[in-house]
Amino acid sequence: MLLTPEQLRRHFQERGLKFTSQRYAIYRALAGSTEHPSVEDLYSTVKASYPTLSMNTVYNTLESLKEIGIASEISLWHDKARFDANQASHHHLVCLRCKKIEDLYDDTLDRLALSPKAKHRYRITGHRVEFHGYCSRCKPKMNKPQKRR
Amino acid sequence: MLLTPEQLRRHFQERGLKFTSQRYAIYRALAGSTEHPSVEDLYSTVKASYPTLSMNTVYNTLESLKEIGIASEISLWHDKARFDANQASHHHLVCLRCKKIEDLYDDTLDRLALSPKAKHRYRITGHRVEFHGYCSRCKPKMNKPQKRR
DNA sequence: TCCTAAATAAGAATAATTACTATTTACCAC
DNA sequence: GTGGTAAATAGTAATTATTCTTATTTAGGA
Ligand SMILES: [Mn+2]
Ligand SMILES: [Mn+2]
Ligand SMILES: [Zn+2]
Ligand SMILES: [Zn+2]
Repeated sequence: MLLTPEQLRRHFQERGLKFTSQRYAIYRALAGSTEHPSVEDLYSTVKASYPTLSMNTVYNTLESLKEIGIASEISLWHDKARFDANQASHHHLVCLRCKKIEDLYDDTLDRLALSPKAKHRYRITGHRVEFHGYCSRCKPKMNKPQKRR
Repeated sequence: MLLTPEQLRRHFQERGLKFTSQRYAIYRALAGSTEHPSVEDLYSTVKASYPTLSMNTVYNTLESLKEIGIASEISLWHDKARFDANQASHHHLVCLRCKKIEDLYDDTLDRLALSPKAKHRYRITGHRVEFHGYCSRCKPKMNKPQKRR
């Protein structure tokens, strides 16, 4: 499961990215955890063996790992909070580029439930489904990232 | 759909909260939009009619509206980014209090798809399902909010 | 071994959110 | 209606997460 340094090096080099020991250490910290760590978590962990590590390197490495496709960001919405007064049961269709959010009504999605075996772990209060993609305006520019608003 | 001032006043007073004209204006701005606005969006909109409005009041009002149950925050994860190196298709079980994230494997969830009518609006690249609730440690303290880490 | 572009580290800048405090106001009791 | 009081507001400062800037170091190719 955990990639060896040489395997990871290959991934980086295929994308024209350089392979560094910091990058491997950060990868190892992320892949070795089931905690879905934050940047700060990874920084603290890796800092122990790389005392001069900077936050910037962690952010930078995570971007690269995402690009390569061996890590992902769970939190689509960490940039700013978004609110909704529509309390009807519904879900969302989200544009990854312009952050537009459209409502999505679908009974099947409303009725999803946890499998019985998983159910007793948590006291569930709800669920959400988000479909991600590119809206009609953004489809043509999928690869040109948009600046912050 | 849009609550009248008197209806909204009732909601506030049932919870022992005071009803103010700012609060109604913010509610109106939120409920009158389909854009899933950010705090900044609401601030700008309402500021036009309340030139002395402060951000604080917008945050404060949104908290109250959430408490009352007539608005919700779409973005669970806006506080800080969280990462995952597990690229196997899976979903998440999230504790609303301690922010713990557990993996959830479920074929049914993996296979969700948009209804054909919705499908052509977006170029869909994926979807996620998040179940929310309280983990076993947090169940007993559901009402005692946790301080930031 | 050398060159060069990319990565790193350190720190500054920005953006979103939260905290603090003086003033104002909603609402309750009279 | 008037007054008292706790809560809400406005204005500002502080904090936190993220992004940017720049000088220095280094990976990887020639
Ligand atoms: Mn919605
Ligand atoms: Mn996961
Ligand atoms: Zn878009
Ligand atoms: Zn918990």
